[in-house]
Amino acid sequence: MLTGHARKERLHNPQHTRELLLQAAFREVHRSGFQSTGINTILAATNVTKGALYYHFPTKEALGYAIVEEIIAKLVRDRWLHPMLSHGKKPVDILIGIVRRLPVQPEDIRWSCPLLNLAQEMSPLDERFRKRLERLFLSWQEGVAALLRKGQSQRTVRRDLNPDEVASFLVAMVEGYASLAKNAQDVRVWEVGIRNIVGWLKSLRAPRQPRRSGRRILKKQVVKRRQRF
Amino acid sequence: MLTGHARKERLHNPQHTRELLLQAAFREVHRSGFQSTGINTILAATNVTKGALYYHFPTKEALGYAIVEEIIAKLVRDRWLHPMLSHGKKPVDILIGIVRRLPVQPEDIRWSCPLLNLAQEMSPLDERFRKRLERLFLSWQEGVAALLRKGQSQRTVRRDLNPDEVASFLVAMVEGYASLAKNAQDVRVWEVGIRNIVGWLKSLRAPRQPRRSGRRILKKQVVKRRQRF
DNA sequence: GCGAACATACATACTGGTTGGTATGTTAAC
DNA sequence: GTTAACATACCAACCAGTATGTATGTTCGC
Repeated sequence: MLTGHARKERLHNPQHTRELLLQAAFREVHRSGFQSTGINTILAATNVTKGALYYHFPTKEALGYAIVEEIIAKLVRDRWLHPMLSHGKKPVDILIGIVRRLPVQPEDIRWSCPLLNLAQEMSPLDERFRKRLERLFLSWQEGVAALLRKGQSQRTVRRDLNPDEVASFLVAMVEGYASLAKNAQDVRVWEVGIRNIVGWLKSLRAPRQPRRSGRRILKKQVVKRRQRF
Repeated sequence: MLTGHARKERLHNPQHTRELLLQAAFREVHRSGFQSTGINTILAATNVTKGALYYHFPTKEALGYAIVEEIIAKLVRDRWLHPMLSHGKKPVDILIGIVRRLPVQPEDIRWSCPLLNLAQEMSPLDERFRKRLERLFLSWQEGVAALLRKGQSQRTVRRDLNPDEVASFLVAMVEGYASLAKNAQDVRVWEVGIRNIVGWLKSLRAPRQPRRSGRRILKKQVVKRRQRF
């Protein structure tokens, strides 16, 4: 009885085939870009035939969108959003931990960040691609911003900072260094970048709290919108 | 006698044809990427024939290399290296001026930085492309670093900074924000980025100089390698 | 339990269009 | 008249996509 759990031997295993295609397509698109990745390359990498691919994905674009919404979105969640939920730790320390744990293998540096790659290539060319990628960037930034706001309310993050702008600053830096390292094809460029990002993250911490004085300080005086660095 | 100055009416004007091809190729590559730009697109944009193109450039790659070495290199020089030579102004102010003068038109944001685009696409795929682009990135960073060193010797730039690392930090941020703005297709994202970069640049300035005391401070104590932000 | 009926999940062969590149012919300039 | 500077026609390889056929899995009547 081959119901319930999927048996490997099944010849028709649509979920498995679909996932196989998605992973291979992601791999190829990550390396060569979406436009330059041929359907046949994906088929050759999977031993799946064209009929099967076009059964699961109506067009090449649809396959691309699925890569963004399923695989890359998961990467953002796994690397950034989920680790941010770790309780008990201070926001800045959480961010430092995340940045330090980012992949540093030569392969990772070589092909750089999939989100960035696809966004660079497709954003000005295909609006539906752009929108999907934008959602991921925004969820990333909003996650960081929310974490910073939490830190501000806990008095562990400087309150003169604008969380949204700091968040996009962080994202810009991570992606910027990823680009430099990719061009240099040098892990050390990335490692120096990480060090500098971590150094900058440390500067976000609230200074040692002064003894609480009797009279309260007006919020307006504390929360300045223009941040220092 | 149509010697000396080139007459427009000349039918065979190789320099002009070559330049025409280069400019059109740059434009298309900037928009769609190198791999996805067809030779025929460039020909259609210039009313030049295939024979003429392959007379001037042996392969599509050679055309791409020429774009990097002639057009993009000139952009780096014009936007960064030359403005850095302005005498009399303090290094940090020069950098702020340059960053503030970077293009902000919707078209510029849409297609983003040509150097970054090509580097993102071609660095892991073609070593000769990568090398040429790397040279431009290094000249850019070295220019910034040299300017910072000058500022340090003039005591207008903090001496606890590592000029090379600050320079790559700046480049990473510029390119990172360019990517974010390109994905968002929003000039405001870029403008916020510029503001934050300028804010950060201001933090590089040496603090008000303390009254010179009698005994000299050892250089080793002043120049720390780990910078603050 | 069992097979007909049907739907899902592929496989194969092919198409029109495009790709970078080339072989060969022509014209302008000196 | 020689050669540099093109123009034209053509090529094999590849592209995304499709038409059509086939094997597998499921459902349902009985």
